[in-house]
Amino acid sequence: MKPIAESTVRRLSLYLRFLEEFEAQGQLTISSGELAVSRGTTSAQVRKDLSFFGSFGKRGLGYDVRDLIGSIRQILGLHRTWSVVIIGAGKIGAALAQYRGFATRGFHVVGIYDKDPARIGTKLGEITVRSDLEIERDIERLRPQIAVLCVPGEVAQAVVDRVTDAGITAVLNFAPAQVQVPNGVTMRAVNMATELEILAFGLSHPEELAS
Amino acid sequence: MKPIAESTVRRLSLYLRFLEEFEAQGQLTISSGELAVSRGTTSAQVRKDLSFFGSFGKRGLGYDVRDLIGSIRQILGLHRTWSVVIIGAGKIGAALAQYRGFATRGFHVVGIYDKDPARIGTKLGEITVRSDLEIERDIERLRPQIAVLCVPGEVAQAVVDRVTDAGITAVLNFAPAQVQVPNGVTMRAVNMATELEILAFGLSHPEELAS
DNA sequence: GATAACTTGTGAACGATTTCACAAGCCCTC
DNA sequence: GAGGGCTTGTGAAATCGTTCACAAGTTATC
Repeated sequence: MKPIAESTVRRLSLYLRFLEEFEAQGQLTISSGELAVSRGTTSAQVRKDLSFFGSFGKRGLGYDVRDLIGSIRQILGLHRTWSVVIIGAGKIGAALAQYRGFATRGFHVVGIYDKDPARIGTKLGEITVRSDLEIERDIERLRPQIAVLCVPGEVAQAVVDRVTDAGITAVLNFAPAQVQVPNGVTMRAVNMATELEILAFGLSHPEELAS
Repeated sequence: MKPIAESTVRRLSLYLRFLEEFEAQGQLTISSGELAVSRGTTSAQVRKDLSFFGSFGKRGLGYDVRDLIGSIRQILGLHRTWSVVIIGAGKIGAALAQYRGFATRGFHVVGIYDKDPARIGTKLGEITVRSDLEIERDIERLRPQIAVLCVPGEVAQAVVDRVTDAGITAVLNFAPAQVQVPNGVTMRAVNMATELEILAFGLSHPEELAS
């Protein structure tokens, strides 16, 4: 299979969300055009995105909503559950630990860790904050695939080194720092300040930011 | 000026972060190559990104760190302050209201609003949660440029309509819903679940996600 | 002041992604 | 079962973003 662009994967995730809404409304079938307008793209884009993985529609008819939901979940790897550990139980870590959007998509938070004794032992929803000293033991025991980093920027690199050494192969980084990961580990970074700065650029340069 | 790609703006924001670190360490001058390695891109990319906005370096020497910081801040529109309102004082809204990364870059949170009477009146750092009924009046009075949406997906569209009607021209959407904005309003969305799903895709299809 | 060692700025080449455009397939009606 | 109206799947074309490669500018050294 040829490499798939990240932009394609991101759109598939959005299509899935819309399909679920359409399903909830009882719609049985949908065309690429309908899926496209709900998301500001074109019908050709929708069809091309799907075509990398097979053909899921019926010419003349469109796509069966339930089938396509199943197919996209399969493509994205959501037909199974993934285990997630959250490192850092500050404001953002705590918010993510209780975020329902994860559980409903098969991402199970199996542990949340902090260094601060005042936080250790507190309950966040279903789960109790544990000492950061237990990170390695728990990763080896529970074998989570994904670590979500919600620690201060200064310690981000050290924490990434620890979790990747312990066997984590995917990292979602909310810490405001650029970190390096070893080969074989995927990392994605979400930086709130950068998002605001892109907005500020758009406000400062009307008409000049490519949409 | 020709349209600037979002990827360019995003990199400028990252360059700025590194430059500030270099400045803190007392480094006076930097080459495009040094800036590139710290961020996993190439020196040509750095120079091209900057070239859209002018020439900031000296051939043979590189860039003056302080000057370049100033220039990038100017380009991004960070030479002034921006006023931000946060709508929704749940976990994520509360976390963002207290996030220091905003204030240090000139983004001032001038209001946070919620519908839930239990939250109205509580203090989050410096700022007190106000009733969502005051959103319109405050926007007209304080003239914030940016709204950050941290409300449940079901009400996201309604809230966006309210703030854009009141005069907001840029929206950062953390709500897990696709929303439409009128012409002339910029919107960016950050979706935690989508980020995890991209990671899951990578874990499910080793070697197939274009890096 | 000539030479060497660097580094920028940028047109041109390249590669990747999106859009176009149309043949092929499906359903419905007559 | 033939024809009309849709809609998919997909090569080809167009657009967009990144990388290459080199002329031109700067400093240091002799």
